[in-house]
Amino acid sequence: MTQVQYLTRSDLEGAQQAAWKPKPIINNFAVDTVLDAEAFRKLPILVVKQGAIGLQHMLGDGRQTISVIYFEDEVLDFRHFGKVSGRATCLLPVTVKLYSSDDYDRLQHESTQFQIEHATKQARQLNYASQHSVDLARKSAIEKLASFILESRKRQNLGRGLDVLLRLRRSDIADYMGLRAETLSRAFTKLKKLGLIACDQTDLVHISNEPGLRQMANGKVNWMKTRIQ
Amino acid sequence: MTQVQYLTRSDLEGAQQAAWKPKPIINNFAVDTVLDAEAFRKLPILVVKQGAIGLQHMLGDGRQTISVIYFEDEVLDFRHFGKVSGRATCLLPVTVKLYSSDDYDRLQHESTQFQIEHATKQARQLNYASQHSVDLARKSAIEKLASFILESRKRQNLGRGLDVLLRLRRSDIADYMGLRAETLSRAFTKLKKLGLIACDQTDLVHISNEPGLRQMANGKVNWMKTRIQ
DNA sequence: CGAATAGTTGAGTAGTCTCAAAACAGGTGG
DNA sequence: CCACCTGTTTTGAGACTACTCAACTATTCG
Repeated sequence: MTQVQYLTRSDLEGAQQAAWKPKPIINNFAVDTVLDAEAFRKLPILVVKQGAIGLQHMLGDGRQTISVIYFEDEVLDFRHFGKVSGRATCLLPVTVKLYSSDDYDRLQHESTQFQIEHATKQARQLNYASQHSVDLARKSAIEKLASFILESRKRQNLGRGLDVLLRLRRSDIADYMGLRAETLSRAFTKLKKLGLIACDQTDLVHISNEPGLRQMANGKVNWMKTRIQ
Repeated sequence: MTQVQYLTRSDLEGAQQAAWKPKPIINNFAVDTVLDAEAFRKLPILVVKQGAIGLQHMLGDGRQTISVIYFEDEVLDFRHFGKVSGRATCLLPVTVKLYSSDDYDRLQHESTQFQIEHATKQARQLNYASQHSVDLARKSAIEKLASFILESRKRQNLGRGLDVLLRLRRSDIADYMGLRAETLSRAFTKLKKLGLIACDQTDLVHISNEPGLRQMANGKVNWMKTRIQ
């Protein structure tokens, strides 16, 4: 009796799952497009499929910051956005999948697999934010840049690859790392002169000395004493 | 007699809920206790009931940072902690409720109310982290302190109250705001001289000029020109 | 080609860090 | 009660980093 019930219920659930599936709504946005929360009231959940979306903030006198960046496969949920959360801006040409609140909740509810993945992504996002706070808090410009290069590699799933595409503009990287573009530029030349990285193009960075770069990022190198002239 | 009463009450609660309810395990920790993830393998979810837990990070040469602080009613989930996530340290005497992975998941699964609350808390945590990045990125010491005071008020649910208990030690506040304790101290005296705050004790800050403090926090005041001597 | 945007380089300044010492608070024991 | 200790906060003077503003180079695009 209980067995029959169990099987039947299970079958029904399976049938329901298979029968229902939200058709993903795909959208593209050009660089510098501002994604207004109001415009996404009906489809407030964005899953980035290509490109990058950044949360831009501006202080009263014009100082700019990018607090969080959403890269591929990361989820931006407009439902939980307060007024202080800044504005979402496309830092690259962006492709997103859009979900309505109901659809996304239903996906989560019907598939534990999906729910687990979502929870993991949420937690990862908080980890990135936490690490980013560490980068911003007490690191020097050159250490910040080293950290950024390594973070970029990690978030692009490049594994142990030594060639990292930065993709973002210098000014956006600077905003993200809490620096001025000029200071960032100087940090690039310093890393190059120290032989930790090499770059021919502006976009592509080759990591010449990975342990060195990692130590630099973690503040284990007193680079002042490794004199640069 | 007392036993009968207890059992009856317990049964009622059980019946009201979902016939199942995990007994919360409560624990206390002294200041500066380090909560090792390994020790919480069986009960990896901590809900802070009193005090504050901070994620401490240390750079190679000893520079310290606190990236995230968990205050009352916030959830620290050791399951999603990477190696880089720093160590969890009690910044105040702490009381926590502990949950096992199964219990917490079950609570979420059986009560949509609980699930919504959890999701909201997660999102709020990310918002705090995002705002914190903004504070760290480009703000001056005095602006950082103004931001911290307002953040403290907000997270203590003081509403429009003008008296804020900072509770944390100066050195922890400094670590959190990416400053040295000395610089923080100087920022305090500057805010006092500007008449934005007043404090008799070290712990208690009275906001004397709230709009002014808020403008300071948002970088709308060129406080250099409001000369301090 | 000229206009516009993006990135680099240079000189001077403002603000934070460093290190050292002094003031302050809280608890202990004589 | 005071002297003493430990730990925290404040104050001071000098060094150094990152910012500002300006000019310059490189690249893109009509």
